[in-house]
Amino acid sequence: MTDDTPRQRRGRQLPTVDELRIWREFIETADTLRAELASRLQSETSLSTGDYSVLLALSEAPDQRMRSSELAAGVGWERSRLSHHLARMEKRGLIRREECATDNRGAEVVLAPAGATAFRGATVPHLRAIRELFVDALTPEQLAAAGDLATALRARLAQ
Amino acid sequence: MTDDTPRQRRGRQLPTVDELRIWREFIETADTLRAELASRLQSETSLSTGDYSVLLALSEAPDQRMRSSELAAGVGWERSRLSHHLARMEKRGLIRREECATDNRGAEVVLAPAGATAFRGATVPHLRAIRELFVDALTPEQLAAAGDLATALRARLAQ
DNA sequence: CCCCGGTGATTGACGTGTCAATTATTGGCA
DNA sequence: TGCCAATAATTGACACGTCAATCACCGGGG
Repeated sequence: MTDDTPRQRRGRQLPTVDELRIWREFIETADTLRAELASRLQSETSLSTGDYSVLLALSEAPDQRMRSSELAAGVGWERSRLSHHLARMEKRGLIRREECATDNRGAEVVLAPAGATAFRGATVPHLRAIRELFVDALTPEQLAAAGDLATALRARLAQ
Repeated sequence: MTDDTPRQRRGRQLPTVDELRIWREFIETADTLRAELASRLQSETSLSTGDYSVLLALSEAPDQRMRSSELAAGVGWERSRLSHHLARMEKRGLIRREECATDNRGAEVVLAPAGATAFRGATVPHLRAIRELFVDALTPEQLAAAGDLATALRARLAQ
């Protein structure tokens, strides 16, 4: 890493050239990685990573069913996004939506048989790809550093 | 980090629970970070990060103009994606498209005055946000580790 | 009891991304 | 010269994401 020039550092308001280079490499790499994972999942199983997240959450839920809001919280999405996604998944027969008995405003999302089957078939290939492209690409120290980075960045984002 | 159980490690085909947790934290954090940066840029300057990338590349090009293919390579996008994006940017008056004199198939993308103005106004807030949410959230060691991670992951992706 | 603010969820509009197909043109080669 | 595979770029269809608006229903204070 080269030294910062006085101009670059003045007031510490803007990143230096080196900092900016690391930022770009970091975010572009993370993006490429996600795109590659998504593309493999899609071509091997006809599921998107969004589908996978939803099916994972439903699979782990008691009775394979969840209130829409819980599901949104579980996968960390806005409700509107989930609603659109569920509409597409329902059209493909992966999930069903039912009225909620205890709250007439609410909806329950139920894992459909086709969804369960698709999820079972997707798990191993997907986890294998994560190992290949992420875990095995890093030394144990780098893997630990990745967790460390995530924690530090998340702390700042949460402020 | 807890020890791996024999089951989790057998054959080293699938990630362990700990590896998977780090993966999720890493990719979700990177995603949240990008979303936050995009959201700030959008609300402060009415530019998307895609707009910003295109305007940055054009600003640095001689005569503020580039062949469509060069531009695609410069920002690392597929040509189709660029084509769609340029159509939207042209509609907003940020860029213009002209025929290429030396190759009738080709198109030249030209930075329009409105695009130059928008880009000038966006640079400082955007770089400030990158410093705040990324650079300043990390120790120097963590920042170096981020660059290191990107290099290792990119090497695997390039295979 | 009724009103009304808050909540669960959906919808519509629009920007963004990918894939496959298409159009127009180029350049090399028989 | 004339053919044709490769190339530049666009297009259409569709999945995905966000924002703001909307609808229906809940529940508590007058």
